[in-house]
Amino acid sequence: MEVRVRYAPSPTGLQHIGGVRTALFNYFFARANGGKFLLRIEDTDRERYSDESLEDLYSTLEWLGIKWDEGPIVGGSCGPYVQSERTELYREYARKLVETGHAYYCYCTSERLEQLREKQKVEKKEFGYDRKCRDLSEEEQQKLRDQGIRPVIRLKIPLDGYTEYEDFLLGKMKKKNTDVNPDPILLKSDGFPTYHLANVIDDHFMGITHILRAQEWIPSIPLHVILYKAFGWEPPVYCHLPMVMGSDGQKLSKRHGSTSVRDFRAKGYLPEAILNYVSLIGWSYDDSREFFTREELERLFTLDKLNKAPGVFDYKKLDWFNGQYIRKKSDDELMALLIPYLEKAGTVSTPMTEAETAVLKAAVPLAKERLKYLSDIPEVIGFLFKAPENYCREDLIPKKLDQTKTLEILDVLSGMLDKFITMSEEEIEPVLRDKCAELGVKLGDFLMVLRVAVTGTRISPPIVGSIKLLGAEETERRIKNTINLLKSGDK
RNA sequence: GUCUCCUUCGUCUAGGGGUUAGGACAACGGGUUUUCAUCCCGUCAACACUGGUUCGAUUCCAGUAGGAGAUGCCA
Repeated sequence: MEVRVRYAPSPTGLQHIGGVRTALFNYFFARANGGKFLLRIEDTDRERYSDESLEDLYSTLEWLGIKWDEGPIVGGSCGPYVQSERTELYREYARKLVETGHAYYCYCTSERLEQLREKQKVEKKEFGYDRKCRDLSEEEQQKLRDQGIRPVIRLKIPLDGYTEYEDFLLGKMKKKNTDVNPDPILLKSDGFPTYHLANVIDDHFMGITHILRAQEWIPSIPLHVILYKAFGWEPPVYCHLPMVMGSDGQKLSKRHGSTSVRDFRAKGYLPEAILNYVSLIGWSYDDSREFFTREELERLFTLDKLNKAPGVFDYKKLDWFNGQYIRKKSDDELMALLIPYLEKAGTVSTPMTEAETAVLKAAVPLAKERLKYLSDIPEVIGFLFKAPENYCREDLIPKKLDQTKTLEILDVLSGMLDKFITMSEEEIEPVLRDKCAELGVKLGDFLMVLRVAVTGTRISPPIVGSIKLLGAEETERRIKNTINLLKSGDK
């Protein structure tokens, strides 16, 4: 039997780490088994729906390189793949359930339900609907309809007995029907289905064979199984994925930091890093390997390496992966990725001039090892495009030296700038060491004076290489400027 | 309140009746270096607890504790 799985998000917010992890695992599982991966839009909550969320979903999946075999945009034989376009189907099947005695109309208002919950909370009684409308006669119903009340349709959960079900990860489970959510709503009064109804109907008609979703859905498995039975359908294989938590052990959310992929993307995380790291939450390959490309995961992913315990999302490890992937990029690839960040920061003009392009191209190898995020780039190489505005005396004058000595060093440097350009780094080093010996200063101090004069800070890419990019003329200007500022006593 | 799931270093995890309980991130220390970063080396660090089964349990079983999730006309 062909494996058919789906990712069925609700476009009510930005795609976040947890959702993407579910999408990824479904996608990998389909690929690894030569099956189909479907995308379905569960937009039955009209209150919370937003176009922005839907666009974010598409762009996130595209960015990660996840293509769906059937779904919106690409189509397929089980369409439409957007639930709001399938409402007639849900209504029809909800009615069928009423006709067969598996469901009933409920006329309780939201207000009554709210009061009921409130009361149950105070009295510390069991929560849930009290099944008031479960056995309403036709006359009673007609009366309520005459009052203009638009009913919902609720599923009849058996009042006794057990429901047995199985989860690939968790094994066989059995639940008393009295412990199942009493008579959940299937069709809302606005005519839209709830998750439970739409999900079961769509999974059935779309031929879904395996349901991989987060463990927060465990409590509704019996409910779904009861629904499948009511329809006379065979439920798919369930596999509930461990949840993704924040550092405090609670469900990952905004208060733990960025969780939307869009935020990570804006900050300069690479899709490879996100995909690789996220795949390792709740899944592992063996006892040592943890680098995987998307293509590799499409081959290697298996359900039996899933972990049952929830996993904490570790931002630091993600950062580490991102650094690793940045360093794996070719210079040209990295440069293309960096340009938008430089343009946005105003470090270069938009579009870049030829001169800027040339400088950047040469600067990428210098910056590569210093980037944690792509967005770090303006800070790392900004000085190549713009002279520093001021100098901090403390940074400029080495600890054991004074202003006079610093000025002397600057003077010596400005007299030998051509060597920085013409000689290779290997050639110039002994020359610099000789000069330091002459001056009686350490090479580190000597170059630190130069570094601060040229870049404005004590932290920068290798200074010799930087000067080669800057050119002797510009370097000279910056040194002269530093000398003047130092002499005038300004900071 | 009720129901359900989970439990190996701080974090992600490997392992599994007999192991020096392995790896990675982090942290800390050291080395390379021209600052930072990279890179390299090292150190610290875990089987929640209590019973049972067994010659032997971190591994199997039960209970306890702790954590999490669900309990919506949200998904």
